[in-house]
Amino acid sequence: MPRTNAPVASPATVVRQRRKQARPQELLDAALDLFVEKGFAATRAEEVAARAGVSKGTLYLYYPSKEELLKAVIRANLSHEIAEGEAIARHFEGPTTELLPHIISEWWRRIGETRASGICKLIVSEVRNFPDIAAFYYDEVVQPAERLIGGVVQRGIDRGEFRAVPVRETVHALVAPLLFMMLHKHSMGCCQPPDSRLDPARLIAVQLDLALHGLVPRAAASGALHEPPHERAAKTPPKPARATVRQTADKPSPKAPGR
Amino acid sequence: MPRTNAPVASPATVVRQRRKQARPQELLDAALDLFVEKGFAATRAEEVAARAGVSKGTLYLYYPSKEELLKAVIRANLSHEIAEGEAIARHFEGPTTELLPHIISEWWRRIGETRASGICKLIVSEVRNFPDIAAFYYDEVVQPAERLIGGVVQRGIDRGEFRAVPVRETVHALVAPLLFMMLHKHSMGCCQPPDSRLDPARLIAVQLDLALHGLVPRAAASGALHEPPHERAAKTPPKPARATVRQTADKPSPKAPGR
DNA sequence: TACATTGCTGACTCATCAGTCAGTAACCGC
DNA sequence: GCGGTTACTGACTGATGAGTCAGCAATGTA
Repeated sequence: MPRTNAPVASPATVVRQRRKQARPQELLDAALDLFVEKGFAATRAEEVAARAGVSKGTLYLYYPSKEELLKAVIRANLSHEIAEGEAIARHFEGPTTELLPHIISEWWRRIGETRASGICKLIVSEVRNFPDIAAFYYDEVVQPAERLIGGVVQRGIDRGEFRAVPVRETVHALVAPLLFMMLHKHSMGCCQPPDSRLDPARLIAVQLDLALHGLVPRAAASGALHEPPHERAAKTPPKPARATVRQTADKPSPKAPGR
Repeated sequence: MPRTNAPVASPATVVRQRRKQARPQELLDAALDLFVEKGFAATRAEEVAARAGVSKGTLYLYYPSKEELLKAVIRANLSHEIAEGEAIARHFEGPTTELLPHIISEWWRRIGETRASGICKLIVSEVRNFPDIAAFYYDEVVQPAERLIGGVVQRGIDRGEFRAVPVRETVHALVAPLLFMMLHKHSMGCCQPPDSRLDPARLIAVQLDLALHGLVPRAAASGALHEPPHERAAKTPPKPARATVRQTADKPSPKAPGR
């Protein structure tokens, strides 16, 4: 780490930096990581500060309390992604059987794979303790997301590409595996040996394949599914990826991860 | 607060009961509720004791530490349900398109609707802090459950009732909406007005409909789906639809055993 | 009734941690 | 350089909560 200028020769001299602009974001990032990892209550304010490279006092210069820090963390991660998703959906020209996989894989790429995915666990764990978080999260994230995916499903139905399924429930059936992956990634996933972990890409591919086969009207037959690039992975028989069906299911148990 | 040492007619005299047998379970129940509601770290040992109707000291007579209490809570809820599911699956004679909905709705009825569903949130929130919990939860719950559902999917494939989908990923796509509902019920669900809440029965019905349509080979056409009672619900138009899971699901909730 | 056993209590100890604030060092303008 | 301003520090305080234990009361036994 870059030392600024060591005026005195004290070996324990700490490098002090003054970077008012960057602090808030650094603190938010540190807080997000720790809150997701350990939970809000189990994370000490001093830890957050330390991870952000400052002292506890500094944290309190930027956020009046630990609870406000939590709210700021969540607010800061209320991604604008959804708005972008809306835009993508609005301007998309092709068939809905392509739009849906496109939206979903973008979601995974922009949220599922980033540190923002942790917010999901944070919300699940903490909403009940902070009811006002629930309100704005619902308004700012849940509803817009439902509207986005719901709009796509509706588009498919309107254009005769999908069966007339009930939209709201279908949205949840579509989205649940993604949320599940996001949660898994930050909970059980961390405790498993890498080789027995889920492969998100594969899971998403298979799930999309399944969902599209379930959505497209039987009458339309296989012609309707033009095999978009996104789902090629899991298209037909299971051979593509390393694991074949059988062994994936009943591996002889890699057995306990640690300790 | 009630004073004990007043052998006289103190009106606030507490009825002291000595019920060694019942204590452990009472404490586990109280702990489960509170840990699920507030999180492990945010729950005070004294609260658990109070909800179980005893003093803090008593709690520590039965469990050596708060952490051991947590482990006991989880261990006690490692349902034997999965073993029963295995039995059901083994003895089932009909088509897999009926077996799958049957297993899934039983799961919801026996776990999703009971207080055991909270374990799911507890695990998600706490595994990373207690790695040894991860190990036994994975061995005792995750793997058996995967094997159970995976077996059903494989059965469908073997009998030619399902397409040759990759089993492990399909299992996750099938199970994710259930887990999602279980989590939702104990997090965001608690913060929403009752009328905007998800209806688990409907969600499950729609999801099953979708999944079955996705699993059954196109060639087999609609003939293969003999419209089992289970999915009649969401068949076509979004109409009211109420699933078989119906009555089981939206009971007005007996509500917590009171504080 | 007297005594023994045992289930239970809650005031206490001690460690931990959120939040404070007097002080210090970095930077700026002169 | 020099004084003023600002970003930051970390020892301190007070509150909270995990875990203990001496004592008490319910029940059993004679």
